[in-house]
This record gives sequence, structure tokens and C-alpha cells, in this order.
Amino acid sequence: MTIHDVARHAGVGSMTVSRVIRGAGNVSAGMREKVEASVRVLNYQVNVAARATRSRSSAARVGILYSNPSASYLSEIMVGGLEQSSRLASHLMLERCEGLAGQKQAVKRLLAAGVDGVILPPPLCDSRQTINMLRAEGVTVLALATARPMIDVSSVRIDDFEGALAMTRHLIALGHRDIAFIKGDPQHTPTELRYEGFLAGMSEAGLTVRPDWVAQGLFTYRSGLAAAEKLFEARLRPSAIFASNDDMAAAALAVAHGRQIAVPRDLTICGFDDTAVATTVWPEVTTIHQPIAEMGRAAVRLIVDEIRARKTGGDPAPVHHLLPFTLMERDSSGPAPP
Amino acid sequence: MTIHDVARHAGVGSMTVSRVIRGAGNVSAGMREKVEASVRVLNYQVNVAARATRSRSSAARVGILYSNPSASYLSEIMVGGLEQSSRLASHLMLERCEGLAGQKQAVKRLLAAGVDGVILPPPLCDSRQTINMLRAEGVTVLALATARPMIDVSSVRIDDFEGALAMTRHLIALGHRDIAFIKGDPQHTPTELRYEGFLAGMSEAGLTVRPDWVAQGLFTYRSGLAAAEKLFEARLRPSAIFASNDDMAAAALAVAHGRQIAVPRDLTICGFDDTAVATTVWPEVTTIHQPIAEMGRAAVRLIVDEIRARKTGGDPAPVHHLLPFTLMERDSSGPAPP
DNA sequence: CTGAAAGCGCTTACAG
DNA sequence: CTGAAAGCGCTTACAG
Repeated sequence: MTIHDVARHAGVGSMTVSRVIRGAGNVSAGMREKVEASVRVLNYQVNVAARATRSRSSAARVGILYSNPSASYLSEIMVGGLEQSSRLASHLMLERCEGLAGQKQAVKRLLAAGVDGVILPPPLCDSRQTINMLRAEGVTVLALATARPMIDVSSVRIDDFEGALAMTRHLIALGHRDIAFIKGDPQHTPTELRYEGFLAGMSEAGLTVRPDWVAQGLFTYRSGLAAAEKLFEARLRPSAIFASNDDMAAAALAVAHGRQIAVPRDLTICGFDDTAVATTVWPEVTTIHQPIAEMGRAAVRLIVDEIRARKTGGDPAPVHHLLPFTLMERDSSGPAPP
Repeated sequence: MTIHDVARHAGVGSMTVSRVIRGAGNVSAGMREKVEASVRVLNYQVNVAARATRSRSSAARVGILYSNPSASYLSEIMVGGLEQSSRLASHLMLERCEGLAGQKQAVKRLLAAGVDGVILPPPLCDSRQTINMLRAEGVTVLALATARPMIDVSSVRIDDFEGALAMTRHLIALGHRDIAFIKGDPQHTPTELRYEGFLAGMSEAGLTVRPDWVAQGLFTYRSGLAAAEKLFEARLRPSAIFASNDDMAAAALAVAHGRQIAVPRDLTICGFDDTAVATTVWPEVTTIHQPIAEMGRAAVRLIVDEIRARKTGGDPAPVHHLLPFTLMERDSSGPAPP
């Protein structure tokens, strides 16, 4: 089943079929319809390999460079990324690195494989050093799920501030007024924004934030254990704990369980990110869902566009794409006790 | 940089270069060396797209059909699978499904995309129904990380019995004699094998298994909570708990934490699989690591071989590939208390 | 707006 | 064992 079979079936030239399937312009409506009908009838599918040989510019090679911490995102990124990549006839590569030395090696491997662009999930998305290393080799870079996009680097993300604000409003709507917060690692970009979103939500409801109800965490489970213990040692016990990621929310859940505090009857706990652990623990954690698959799709689309523009001599401006998040209401949250 | 550049550099014909890079026979040692040297000097890389156009048989399309529970494996599978896939110039697709209806739709989408073969991670790898559905459409199937391979379906896996045996021996070597076990979901294939491996390890050391130290779980965190609570209510407390997966080990850890039992000082806890949760919780869980990336690589290689054999009119026998596991000693295990 | 020709980089026959 | 020719299925110029 080739382009020529479709052309014969539709009674047009092969070039017209090529134009239609590529979505190129310069095709009359009548021709387009005939071709599209034939494509449907014959169940034609482009041969991406053949396409790639001829149109060098289409065969963009895109790498995803990740380090351990973001592994939980990875499969979801791949779901969207692979789909988009096969649609664009681009090639997707996965490369893992750890530490700075490992990073340099990984960049070398990617270059040897001929990458044109690299997508960086967290936390590498916020490493100026990594970005510069890649750019020095002429590689196009895109930051995925970063909280603070750099003005000169294309990004795909959700709004962390708005996410935290939405969660805080949700808790307040459930009747909670005594809300504690577990902050994330000060080194990571989402930390500040999520905390500010929380403060904004409290403030707009006229609620105060007690200093002993704010605990410092590091986004790890272990830090969540310590933070939760600290919160429970406060003079008054909050009716809800908003942890700024799911790992720490899961830890808070474990601590509550150990203290025989029933969740959500006596205490509401919620997180952020909707990673695997949120649905692993029990009760499952109410959290802010990042549309990671969608973000992977968008990332591949944007970076391939940018690569193509660059190959044809252009100097495309960075694109910043903001996607909507979703508040996932699960069993770890409930109305405030009377 | 093409095959012709290499040929010119080496002073041979392009066909000779093609033979060398493909690893085909019929090349004299002298020629081979000259070509290999030039490849190295010029840093030549095959253009997989071009290769794929000519050798039709290479352009195998492989789908990975997964359902939610195995999502934690997915990124690791992709790491190995993508690498192998790009080496073989095959195409990898990802498709998710939930429930039986979703499964039928997913199979339809995969067929529409023209898959030749489908890799099934757990738990779909053990669904005769799914396998038959795919086979009815002429699709080659491979079961990944199944515990009980079906005689007529190719598989890539580790030995669950040996894994559980190794962990049990490890605990015994640490001085533990009072070892409790949390079983998995009776519906899943690894459950029985892991339990048998545990029994074999205990038996060969002349240790008895107390009935009240064996708890039934379902592989979920929640079931692990209940199972651990039950174990702690036994008349005597074990010095080690071997949970048959990491989710349940994490739950046991949470229960121990709640009861102020120090891990690993007063209690050793270990799991199986080495999924993300094993390194999320604290202390990190000692567990049996499945080499998932390697398994992804092997799965793609085997299924592409099988697809090619079938395309050329052959009727290849199913292949069963067993990979070695690794015991990951982390902080949740330690010597038995005196 | 449409199509016949040339060529992408490789491999499959075919001939020596 | 070695290589010149033809062709994979598509797209990029080029001509109408």
C-alpha cells in the first residue's frame, strides 16, 4: 500500500497524494476530498521510514534526557511523546544520566546519535548548566514541567501557583480553616510558587497561616515523615495538611496512620503532581494532576517545529506553552470535622 | 556521511561496506578491517530510515499494550525497548487500556496502526483472552515479566521462585529465623512461585513456617497495611517480614513506623520487584530487582525476530528468555536482633 | 493548482 | 569474495 496505489485509486498524481497527507497547501478542495476518501477506503498509512529518507528536515531526532528523580514522570511523557513523534516522523531517544560527569557523557551519546533537540524533564529542566552544554553543541532545548520557565528556553508546563491556589480553595470549600503546609526543596523551582499559591488562597479567604503549621520538606518521603511529625507536635492540630508533592503527602499519611488519626475523618491530607505513589498508598491521595502525557505530546510537537525552523535557516523565538491541571479528588480528603 | 563516503575512504565498494555494517558474511578479513577502520575514523552511523525502506522485513511495528497496574514498569521497559527498537529500525507504539471493553478498543487502534507484534507487560501478560484476541488478528505476542510463561507464547522474565529463594537465604544469612511472609493476590501468577521460593528457603535451613506468620495480601498497599497489622497481632513477633512485592513492603514499613518499631534495628522488612516505591519510602526497601530495561530490550529483539521469521513464511517456535535478577540490599534490612 | 523526474541512503538480487 | 545496477516509498525541486 503506497502513495501510488492511493493516487491510482483516487485518479490523481502521486504528488497530490503526497501533498494531502503532509497537509501541505496548494491542493484544491475537490482533489483533497478524493484523496482523503481513497486513503480511508484503502486504509493507507504513510511509511515514515521512506518519508524520513527524503525529507531530512522531517527526520528530527529528539532526545529525552532524564535523571533519576523524574523517572516517575517518564512513562507518561513517553505515552504522549511517542505518539506525537510517530505522527511527525521524528525519532525519539531516551538517555539517562546521574551527576555532572554522567550528564556530560549522556550529552556525548546523544550527539553521537545525531540529536537535533533535547527535552528536559525535571529537575534538569531548571539546570542552566545542562541547557548551556546542549546549546553549545547547537542542540535545541525544551524544558518540560518546569515551574519557572527561562525566557530564552521553550517550555511546556502547568501553572504551579494556580494549582496550589486551586487546592487551597478546595480545602476551604470543604470547611477547613486550620490548614498546615509542607514546603518542598528550596532548591527546586516549584517550591516557592506552590507555597505562594497556598498563601494566596488562605489570604483571600481571610485565614491566617500559623507559623508552626508550616513545615519545611525536601520533596522526599523521608523529609515528609519528619515534617508531618513536626506538625503533629504543634500546640494545636490542623484539620488538613497540604503537602507540596505526593511523596510527602504519602509520608504524612503514614505518620497519621501510626498515630491512629483517621484520614479523612479526622484529618485531610493532599498532595501535588499525581505521581504513582498518590494512587499506591491508602487512602489514595487527593492531588493536583499534571497532564504529563499531553505535555509530552506538546513538547515533541514544539521542539520539532523549532528544529525544523532552525534547519531552514530561521531563528524561532522560544515558545511557552501552559497546560491546564486537574484537581483529583480522592479518598484522603473530606469535610472538616465540626 | 553515507556508506559511499566510507567506501571511498576505505577504497572498497559500497556493497562491501553494507555487508560489514550489517554483519553479513562473505567479506574477507582484510576488507572487513579496512571498512571497520574507516567507520571508526569517520564516525559513521547507519541511517536507519534508509535501511528500513529497502529491507521491508525490518520495519516491524511493535506495540506495547499496558493497563494501569504496570505503569510503574513502563518507563524502564521503554528505556531498553526504544534503544533496541531504533537499532532494529522497528517502530514502537504505546497503547493503554482499562477493562475488557477498553482492551478491545486498544487492540483495534493497534491494528489500525498496523502492528505486527504486541508486547504485554503484567498483568496482561497472563491474560489468555488478550493473547487470543491479538492472535486472532495475526499479531505476534510476547509476554513480558510473566511468572508462568505459557508454552505457546514467547516470554521474557526472571525466575520468581529463585528470586524469593535468594531473598529468604539472604535473610537467614543475616541471622533471621523468625521470618513472616505476606502473600500476593492469588489471581496473579507470581504469587504462588514467590511463596514457594520462600518455603523452599526456610525448609532447606531447617526452619519452620508458623501459620500465624503468613498473611494474605493482594499486592496493594492497602492489603499490605492489613496484612502487617495481622502479623503484629500474632502471639510472637517475627524479626523479619518478607512481603512479596514492594507496595506491601512499603505498607508494612508504615505500620512498623506507627508502632514505633525501628526498621531495621528491631525489624527487617523486604519486598520484591524494585518498583519506584521501594526507593521512595524511608528507609529504602531491600528487594529483588527485575532488570526491566534489559527485559524491554530482549522483548523487542525477540518479537522482531519472530515477526520477521513469520513474514518470510516461517513458523518460529516460541522463545522463552530468562534473565538474572539482583538482590538490592538497602536500608530496610539488617542483622537479626540477638 | 498539478504532475513527471530525480534522488534520499540503503539493501536486494544479479553477475562476475 | 566483490561490486555495478535497480529499487524501497517517499519528498524536493522543477516545469507547466
